[in-house]
Amino acid sequence: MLIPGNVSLFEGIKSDEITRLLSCLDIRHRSFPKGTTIIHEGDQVEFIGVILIGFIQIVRTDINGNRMIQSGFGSGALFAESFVCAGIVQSPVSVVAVEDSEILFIPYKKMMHSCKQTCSFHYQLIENMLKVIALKNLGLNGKIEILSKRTLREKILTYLQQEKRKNRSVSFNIPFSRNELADYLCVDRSSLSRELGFLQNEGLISFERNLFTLQ
Amino acid sequence: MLIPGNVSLFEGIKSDEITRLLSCLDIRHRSFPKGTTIIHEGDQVEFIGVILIGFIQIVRTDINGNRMIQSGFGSGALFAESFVCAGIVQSPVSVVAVEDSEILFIPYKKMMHSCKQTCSFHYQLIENMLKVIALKNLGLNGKIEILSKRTLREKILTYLQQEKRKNRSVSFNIPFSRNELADYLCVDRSSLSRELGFLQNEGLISFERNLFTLQ
DNA sequence: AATAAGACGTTGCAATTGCAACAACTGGAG
DNA sequence: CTCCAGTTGTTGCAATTGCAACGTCTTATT
Repeated sequence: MLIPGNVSLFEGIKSDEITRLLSCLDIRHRSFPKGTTIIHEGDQVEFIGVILIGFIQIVRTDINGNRMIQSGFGSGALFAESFVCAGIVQSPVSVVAVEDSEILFIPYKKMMHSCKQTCSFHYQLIENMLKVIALKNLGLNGKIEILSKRTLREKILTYLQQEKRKNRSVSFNIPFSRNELADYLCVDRSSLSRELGFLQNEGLISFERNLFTLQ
Repeated sequence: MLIPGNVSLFEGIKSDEITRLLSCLDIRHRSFPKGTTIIHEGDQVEFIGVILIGFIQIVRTDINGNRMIQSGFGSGALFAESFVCAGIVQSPVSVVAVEDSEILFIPYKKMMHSCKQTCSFHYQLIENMLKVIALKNLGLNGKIEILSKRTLREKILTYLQQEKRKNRSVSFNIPFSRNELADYLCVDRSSLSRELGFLQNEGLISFERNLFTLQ
């Protein structure tokens, strides 16, 4: 099994240490073919998932029975860490592999409690976990900042300002198609196109395809 | 200095252990009169704040210079933990005391690194920290679920369903005035009142003051 | 009791937005 | 090259929503 280099949970831990970590913490490895469910809503979950290869979606069923895609993650990302770390044993969401995926399962209790004296990198692991969750937190805050805006115009501008700040440049490529951007901003695609046009006409922004410029 | 019992960061740690913890981790204690700023935007921050007494607000200045209240926290809650744990040294927000407040400052590095062999409760502290951040995460996800809805009606129903689930009862009191609820849902107060009226006329919900019923 | 302040509901109106349908353009497969 | 599917922009229309203004009710204070 090969651990890709983009797993932020393992950042700062050397690859031979990771090997030791895997056995020390009783970390399991499983493959999931495209379309299979990794976690069912309501399952008792006591491990954190690490995506080595593939892509997964977090799916939630609301009261009316509508299935809603909450988010998606690819190689290097974690899932299930929020509710496992929060001490919620029954999963509030389902996790589905939308591509053939390779997943690592880290038992939460072992991660937090075992290996106290021996492994120095164990601290690193916990610190990384904290960092990953904190970063997700900040990301969620950013999204809430966008969705809090009452007009489409403000939503767009807030999003573009965030991207501008991230990219440290007045010009930047956005990682979304128009459809995806509309989904991300939770607005209608055609309304998004219309408002983008207005903004460009008024000279507030300019764009061509996915390259945006915001002074 | 008295540590209130509702600090979830100290849950499971006995009060005499907390006393040791305070000195062991070099935790500082300060008072802030109403109206004073605890953290200025851009400050270098390397500690996590614990609110013992009082109430604070997280304030952000957007690109247009508008001050926006991002959230507020009272006794027992943490602040600054997200960006400190994420490794972001410059605070992206200001923190203001809106009441006379007593604050504890926990140095992040000491919390994560010192005291390895001696204090058993040190692990508890880190685990609690993880739990607090993970819980905030889930809260943010819940809010995003609401704000993702495109119509006011769906926002209201999603919010009420969340409250219903939390309270495990079809009838429950909401912790907001109408004004506050409108702010929380990011909609206009009068539009909220109007839509609540429609929902009640259609028999989908019923309410009186802050007591709501949702079958 | 009188007054004031705040919370909540109501309503007319204008602006925004979602929805639907269609047109222009792009890129890839055959 | 042609066809086809997917992406993006455009526009008319209806519905939703924000905004502003006002009335009622409650509560606290003097």
